[in-house]
Amino acid sequence: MKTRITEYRKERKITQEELADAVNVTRQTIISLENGKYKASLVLAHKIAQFFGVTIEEMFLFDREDENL
Amino acid sequence: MKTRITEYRKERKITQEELADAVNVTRQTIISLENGKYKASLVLAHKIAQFFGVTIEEMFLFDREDENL
DNA sequence: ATTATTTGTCAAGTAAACTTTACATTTTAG
DNA sequence: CTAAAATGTAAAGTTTACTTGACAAATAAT
Repeated sequence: MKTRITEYRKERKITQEELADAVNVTRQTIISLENGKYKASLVLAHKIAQFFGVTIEEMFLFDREDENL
Repeated sequence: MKTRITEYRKERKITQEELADAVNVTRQTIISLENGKYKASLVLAHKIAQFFGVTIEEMFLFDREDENL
């Protein structure tokens, strides 16, 4: 699964810290999501998508590897 | 957060076990999701939505309480 | 009414999301 | 060039999604 978080974030010139604050998680969480260390929870995914005004499916790109959990 | 899993599942006359098999989790997981014991992961949410041919946002209804994680 | 199917509960365990703190590296600005 | 801001790394801890197994209750079918 890939995400467009970094892409959308830079487009809007928002720092990781600002995004973290906006969706109420730590900066570490954003870093880890952007660097593929782990996957967002459903609610966090929703909050990030909402923040950028897109759908979850538009922000998070699922692929064949996502057959597993 | 509410889900329409039960609703869509009954509409299609699919058992919890069949859905569980289809999205590759245990029956317990489906029961717990339907009964609000916990929230699906992003990938599971995607697989369930895909299975029913709808978007995540259509299957999982976020509300104000989802400000927290 | 009795059996089979479906749904639910309980509890203990594993895995992964998220936090916290502290520090190191990279990028941007003056 | 140098300082500040932004990004990254590491590690230990908490919480929660998900599993497994065994058994109980409700619904449907014969």
